[in-house]
Amino acid sequence: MELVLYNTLTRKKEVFTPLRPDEVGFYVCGPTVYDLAHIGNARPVLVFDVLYRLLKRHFAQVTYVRNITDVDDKINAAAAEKGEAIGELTKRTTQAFHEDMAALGALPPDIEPRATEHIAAMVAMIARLIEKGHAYVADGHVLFEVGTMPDYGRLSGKNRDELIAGARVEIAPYKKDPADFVLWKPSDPEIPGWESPWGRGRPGWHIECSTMSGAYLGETFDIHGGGRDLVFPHHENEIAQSCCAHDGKPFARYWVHNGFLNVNSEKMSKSIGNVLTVRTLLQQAQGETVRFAMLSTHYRQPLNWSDETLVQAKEKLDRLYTALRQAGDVPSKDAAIPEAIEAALLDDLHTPEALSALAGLASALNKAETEAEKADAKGKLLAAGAALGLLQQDPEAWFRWWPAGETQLDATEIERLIALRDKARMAKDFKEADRIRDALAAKGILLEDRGGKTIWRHAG
RNA sequence: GGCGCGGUGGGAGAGUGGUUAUCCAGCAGACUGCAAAUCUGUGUACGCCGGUUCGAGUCCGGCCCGCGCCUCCA
Repeated sequence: MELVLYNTLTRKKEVFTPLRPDEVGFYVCGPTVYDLAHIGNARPVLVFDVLYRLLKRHFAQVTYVRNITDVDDKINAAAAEKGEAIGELTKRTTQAFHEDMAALGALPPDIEPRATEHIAAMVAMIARLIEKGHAYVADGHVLFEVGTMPDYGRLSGKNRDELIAGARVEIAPYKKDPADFVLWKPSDPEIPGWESPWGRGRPGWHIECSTMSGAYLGETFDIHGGGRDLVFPHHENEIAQSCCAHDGKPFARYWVHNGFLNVNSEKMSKSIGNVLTVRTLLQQAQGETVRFAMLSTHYRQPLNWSDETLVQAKEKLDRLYTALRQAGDVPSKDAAIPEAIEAALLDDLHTPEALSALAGLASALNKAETEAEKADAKGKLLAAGAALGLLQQDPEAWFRWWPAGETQLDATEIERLIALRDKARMAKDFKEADRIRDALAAKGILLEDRGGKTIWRHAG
């Protein structure tokens, strides 16, 4: 089976072949650590987590690099606003990011470089660009001269004239050409800065990714991922910097971009006030539910997050875990990832189709009659879930999860009431039995009488 | 203005020429003391108008609507 990916560079699906056989280098633009991660930050992390897991299954050596941007004017602004030291803010935010992504079941990348640890390499790359005539110093800034790169605009499908015509932002007077972008800018004493041949300053936005991807994956590498909105200018400029610094050698070979996420059909933004942080969602639902919801739309499609999104994801996972729970005492037989699931994922990460196949596997498990059939079906469902980073927890734990802030009912108390109800049922006192069941239901505890045994779950 | 994306049944969301997507919700049945869960069956769809074709949600053209990007937002 071949992996097919939609390559933004060519605007079509292409069979993925790594530069070196069995070895894949994979770079994803990570977060700027100035605030808690919101669900828009979570989408690329989860999409590329699925890709990472898939690559690991098909290639012997995969190197996944995802950076942490810890120098940025938004960070400076947030620190000033909160009266917090910049180092504290980035440390705290990075840690929160790690916790949140772990809660969503995302594997950590192999390498997580920080921009501030690579300043020297950035300075070296900028110096090289100046030396090769692709950058110039003006008014304390170093700017990349877009006109020196004939191919500029290929990724985003833009040409310089259009860029200038559409420019919304005032053009800095020191630029030779309005499309030129900053590689290095001067820092006032109160904000972070590093010594450089052009004075104390800080890097522009794009140079860090060019530097860090090059440092860990080489000048030319396989896959570069990120959100759609990064295509221009960020990724376009990364290409310009890297190609020009590396004498025209190709940069990333496959560009993979995830679509945007809207909240109630609107763009998520602070001014609308509809920014949903991962942390908030984790109060309402398990990380796995958020993950499932996120994967239920194809990664290139826009994902509309509404009040229904989590509810529906929960219902679907309930069904899957119900099937596993009912086969709880059946040992699962080790199985390969079912063909339908893997084929869907290999086809440009078609997670909705994979999720649909998951539902089919759950039905098969529900319908299995013999122990052998059940063990087989259970093994397949678990293997399929693992491929997507789902279904790995104990079904009992899944059904006993409580949202934050809700008063938990003690498990032994629930068991005690169930025993009382059983006693009443035995005595055919159904009125009392139903009273107990209704009382529990009012507290969110749903009972199921299965095969002479009563089990419970929290409606969540 | 330029470039690009999308409009599928009550809801979510697949499907790129002919065959049930799937799941939730609804309805009916089986099971159950009654439920729940599960199983079985079932209704509702392809923005609009043309065209190509034996046949189009699926290809082509036009139109309407929504959305994204166009210098630092994933």
